[in-house]
Amino acid sequence: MKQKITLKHIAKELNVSISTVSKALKNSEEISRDTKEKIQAFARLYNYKPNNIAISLKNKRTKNIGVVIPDIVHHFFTTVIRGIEQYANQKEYNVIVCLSDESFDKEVINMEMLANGSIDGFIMSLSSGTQRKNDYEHLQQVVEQGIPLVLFDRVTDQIACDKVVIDDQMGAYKAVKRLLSSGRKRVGLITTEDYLSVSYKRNLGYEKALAEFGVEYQDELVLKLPSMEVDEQRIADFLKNARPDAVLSVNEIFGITAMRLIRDQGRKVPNDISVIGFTDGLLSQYANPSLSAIRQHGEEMGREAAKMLIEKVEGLTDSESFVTKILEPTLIERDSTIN
Amino acid sequence: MKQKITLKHIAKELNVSISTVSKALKNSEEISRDTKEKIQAFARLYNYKPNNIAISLKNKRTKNIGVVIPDIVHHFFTTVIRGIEQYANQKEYNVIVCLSDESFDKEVINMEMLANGSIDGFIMSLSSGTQRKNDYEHLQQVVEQGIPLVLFDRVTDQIACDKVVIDDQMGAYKAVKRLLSSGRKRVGLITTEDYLSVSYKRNLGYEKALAEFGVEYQDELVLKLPSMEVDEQRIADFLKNARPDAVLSVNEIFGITAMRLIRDQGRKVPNDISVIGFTDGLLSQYANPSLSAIRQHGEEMGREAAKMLIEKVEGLTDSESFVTKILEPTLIERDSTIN
DNA sequence: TTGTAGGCGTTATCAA
DNA sequence: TTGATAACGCCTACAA
Repeated sequence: MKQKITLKHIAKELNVSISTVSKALKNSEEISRDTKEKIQAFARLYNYKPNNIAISLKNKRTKNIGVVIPDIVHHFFTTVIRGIEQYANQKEYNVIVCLSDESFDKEVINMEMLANGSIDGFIMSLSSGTQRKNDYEHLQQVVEQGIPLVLFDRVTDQIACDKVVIDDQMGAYKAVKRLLSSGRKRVGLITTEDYLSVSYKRNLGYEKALAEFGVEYQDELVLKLPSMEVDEQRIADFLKNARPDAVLSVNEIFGITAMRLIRDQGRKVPNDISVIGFTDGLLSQYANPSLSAIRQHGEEMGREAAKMLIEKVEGLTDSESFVTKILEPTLIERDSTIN
Repeated sequence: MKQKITLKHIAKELNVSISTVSKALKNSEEISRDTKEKIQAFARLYNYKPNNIAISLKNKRTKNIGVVIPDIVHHFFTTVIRGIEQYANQKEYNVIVCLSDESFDKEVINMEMLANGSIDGFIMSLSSGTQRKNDYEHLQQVVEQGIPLVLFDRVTDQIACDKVVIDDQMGAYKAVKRLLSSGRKRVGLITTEDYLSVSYKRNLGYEKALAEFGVEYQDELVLKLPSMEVDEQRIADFLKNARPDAVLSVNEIFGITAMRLIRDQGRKVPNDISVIGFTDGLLSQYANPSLSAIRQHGEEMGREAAKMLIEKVEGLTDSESFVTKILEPTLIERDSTIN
């Protein structure tokens, strides 16, 4: 077993001092050509690579980014991670992924672990537990310690930090406007309760579009589920009782489920009911009929978050001033809507 | 901004030595009750937490696991990560995720970065680039350096290390047997070329089941695509020309796509053609009709891999002997197959 | 041109 | 009971 070699080994082997080796490997002018060549050759031969941990300790910089997300088995978060990785890798950062599992406690524990030197900064999206509890003390701590933080998608304005979001209100607005423009009269909304920041904003967009078209808001056309769990019974009842002729769903699973239940109830998508869903993941693309969707641009969001974070980490950006980058959602028209 | 506090700060503040502080915080018997209480109170007040990096350097143990996978926007890998996280978190390990993007070069670069002290061990699934190139030098290096390695799903027998796989051959066998038992005569296979270890084994299972039922293997009933990209045209041609009455697909996207094309060609699933797909992700569940699938037990695979790795890392397991854990795939019956 | 020494934050050994 | 010292691996200011 070839043990990893250190400066010390090389120094002893070649009868020079550690600092000479260090300098030689950095091609320092101070060291004679002969010595450098000898040392570099030896290092190459034994495949010397500096120890990241030692360098981190010395530099107080780990080149690691901590990413804390609620769930990884979720297309949107997964695309965000991909975006983060893209940018981070190119800047030679590694990504440590932690899952909060939608739980406040896990979010806190994970962040505390990482905050003790393991990472240079955080990129995160709040767990539903945290948003429900409305307690951001752990984020505040991190910020006060001077650890850069970028929040994405599920954010809070109670913390001053950089943020990247899509304009959720605009997304919902676009969708509902599109539905009303195509002649739909009873546009339903399947969403979650308001504590989730994104749901709240999407609900606003829904209302705004209705208002703009002079359509009165009707409670019975809005189904607010307590969580992101699919509750088929409630969705089925909603469809039957409220009799919408169009539905906007706050995520694609609700949308797909609604489409199936609509068919079960003997109505047709898109002829009888149009459906649009947030998120635009694989399900929307491959559904039958394919689901028109609000695309959230996860990869771009991830790249943007990583960029903002790394700029803060490397001090390229004023550490006291924060920006919120708002990406514009796109409406992707597929087969679940009529013109 | 509250800077992170160190032993040194505490020592200076309380006029004791660093080592006294260190011991006091570990509740050492050596230190007097008074001193301990004073120091502990102070530490609590200033929320002292030891620096992970310093501890890593000292202990030569990072409590980080490196996970290298081909792609993260992929339900199966994502469930594996979740399984890894579950086990790792509970053992207080963090997970560093790197994406090889199906590229040999990226895989090598990522591993080299992490191997320089950032992690205690690797869990990985080979990129298609690596399997195509059939070059495992980088894995060999890691192993020779004494870094524990666990391979999952896409593995190679050219490297001696722990492995976790599902029995891919068995999975395909089960599926094809099921199709033949229900009276199907022309069972097609949509797969990728053999360089992908899992495809190869699934192809074997397909052949085995045919043989067992005395059905002759026919080239025209097997479509081997060059990569995991969906090539609709080739799939459509295949369906039209080979006229299978059942299809097994090596992943769910091929399966879903086939179902749609079948319908476009005026045939019905499952009445005219049964379809079974590997992977069992969201698409299979929510497809219409829902897709019968071979479940790969990603989460369990992840937990198992993490367990094996951490046991090696912590020396609970002989570092010279390796096991391959084979999980049994499950056939999930849904609406795309008849009885 | 090369080497010494100190420090990053922690722990462990040994001395006081 | 407390403290000094060395060590983990690396870097760098300064001395030789």
